[in-house]
This record gives sequence, C-alpha cells and structure tokens, in this order.
Amino acid sequence: MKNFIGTYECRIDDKGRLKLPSSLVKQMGDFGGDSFVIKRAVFQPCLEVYPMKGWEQLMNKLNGLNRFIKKNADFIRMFTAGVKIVEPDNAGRLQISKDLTQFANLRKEIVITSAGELFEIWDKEAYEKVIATSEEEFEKLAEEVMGDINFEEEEQ
Amino acid sequence: MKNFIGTYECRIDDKGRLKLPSSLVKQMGDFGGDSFVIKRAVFQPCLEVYPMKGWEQLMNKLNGLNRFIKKNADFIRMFTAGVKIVEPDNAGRLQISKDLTQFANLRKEIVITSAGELFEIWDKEAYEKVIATSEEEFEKLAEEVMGDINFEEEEQ
DNA sequence: CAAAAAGTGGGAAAAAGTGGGAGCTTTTGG
DNA sequence: CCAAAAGCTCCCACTTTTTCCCACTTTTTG
Repeated sequence: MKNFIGTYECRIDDKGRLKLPSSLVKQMGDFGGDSFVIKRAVFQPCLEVYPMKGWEQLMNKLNGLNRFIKKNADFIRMFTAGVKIVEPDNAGRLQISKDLTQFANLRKEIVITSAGELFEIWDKEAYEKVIATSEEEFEKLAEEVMGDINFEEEEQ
Repeated sequence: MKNFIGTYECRIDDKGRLKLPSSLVKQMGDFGGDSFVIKRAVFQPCLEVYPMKGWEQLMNKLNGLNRFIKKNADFIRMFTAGVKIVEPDNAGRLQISKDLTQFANLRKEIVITSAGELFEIWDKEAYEKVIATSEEEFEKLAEEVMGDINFEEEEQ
C-alpha cells in the first residue's frame, strides 16, 4: 500500500474550496481513481481523507464486527457519521462542506498532514497547538508508543 | 546503513536555496536516489534531512501502529510534523520551504551537522549557542548515554 | 599559474495558486 | 406547490511562485 508523505500549508477560498498542494495531488494520482472519502476524525477536531480503496478496506474490517452487539453497532454508526465522497476539481481543489468546515473549525489557513494511507486537514492554529507539546510529554509518548519496536532488524 | 560524516558551514541565498557542501553531496550520492525528506526536529529549532530509503523504513514501522489508539495517532502526527520531500538541483542546492525556514529560524549563515543516517540544518548562531551551553552537560550526558554500551562486539 | 571544481546569482519558462462568473441543483419558507 | 435564495460545479482567465538552466566569480589543486 502506498503512503502519503508530507505536511503542507494551504488555504481555503471564500467559496469553501481547499486548494491541495500540487505535490499531494500528484501523490493522490498514485492511489488510482479520483474519489476520496472525507470524514470527521475520531480523536481530534480535524478531518480525515481516505483514498476510496483504503476506505473500502477499512469498512470491510468494520463490517466484520457483529452488529448484534450494541457497542459495535453504536461504534459503526458514530464512526461513519458525516462521511462524504469528494473529488478534486481540475484545479486540484476539494470542496469542503459546511458542516465539516465547522466541525474542524477551519478558517483560512490550513495545514494538511499526511502519514500513511490517509491525510488530515487542520486549521493551522489548532494544528500548531497540538504539535507544540512539551518535551517531556513527547518523550513519554515516544517511549510508550515506540518502546517495544525493535530497530535492529536485518537490512534488506 | 551508511552514515553521514562531518560538520559544515554554508549559506542560503536570497531565493531560499541552501548550497550543500560538495563533500556532503558526494556522500548523499551513496544513499541511492536523489530524494530526501526534510522535517522539523522535535526537540530543537533545527531541521533534519533523511535519505528517502531510511525514511521509508522508519515510516513502515510507524504505519504498523494502530491508529484507533489515540496515543499512536498523536505520536505519528507529532513525529511527522513539517515533513517535505526535497531533492538537490544540479548545482547541489536544496530549496528550503518558507515555513521550515521560519521554524528553524534560518538566516544567511548555516551549519550542517551530521548525525548518523540523517543530518541536521541549523542557523549558525543558534547552533553555536546550543553547543556552548551544552558543553558542561556533555560529560554527564556522555556517561548516561554511552556508559553501558559494550564496545567489544564483533565487526561485520 | 592554469585548469578544474565549487559556489553564486539571476532571468525566463512553466507550474501552481487564486478568483470569479454562469448555469444547474437543492433547500427553505410562505 | 411555487418562488426565492443559497449552494455547488464546471469553466475560464489572471497573478504569483517555483523550477530549470545558464553564466559568472571564487577557491582549490596539481
């Protein structure tokens, strides 16, 4: 599976169109198809954009959950709330609907950050705030998250 | 994995292009491919440059993390803050984007210092300052970090 | 000292980014 | 159920930025 690389600064015009950085547009081409799924993120006030193929894989996993268990049904409903299909226009812009704009508190200045099979859309101010955690906090986080990963594996 | 060696002084021109010392350019050639990843360092106001291959290996590890755990998502976002893809032009210069220049406070005089599989880009003034202040702590740090390492392992 | 390599600077073409209008669709309110 | 308003799409045209290339100066090397 290909991955997106990079964080970019960009802006939304008065019509609510988000100009994607051309580098990202190029990368999107590699995913096959112009269609993407945009939705509210679960943990943060930002939006997530999935290439359609990746989204379908994710949904397949969710569909494996037993819906007769209430928690599962509730989760699926909430997870897929506010999902929309979008495709960039021929100038490489995404139309962001009003409710999503509002959810993520998007104003003019936007940050797009990509890591892996999806990318996130942030209001710049909110993004900088989330990134600017203290050193100790990040160290703790890094240890917790990465502490078990073995870096000394074989080279290829 | 090959390593970068050396500390260099160089400068940025009016267009924001960083001329890499030719010695470094030669070393970069050994990493295969012209593409590099440049990003904000987490703890210091400087930039880090990774050869693409090394970066991809690192990201493969991160992409194995489960994003439905908030800590993981947060860590990935922080770690990949300010990532951009760059490649040197045929005069051996790197175009440094505006936001990164601003983040690292880069002016005219630059110091490049290599640290293993990546190298760091510093504003000269900031670099001198960090080196000066950390000299006293260096002894202590050296013991803490390197004290337990066994130097008598086998060569490969 | 001459020749080659390294470092600088700038201009022109191409690409990226921005803005807005016209027409169609959907929503809203009476 | 109709009319007005708002929203969305698709285009086209203009401005700004970036990229690529070439040429010149400075430094190094034999």
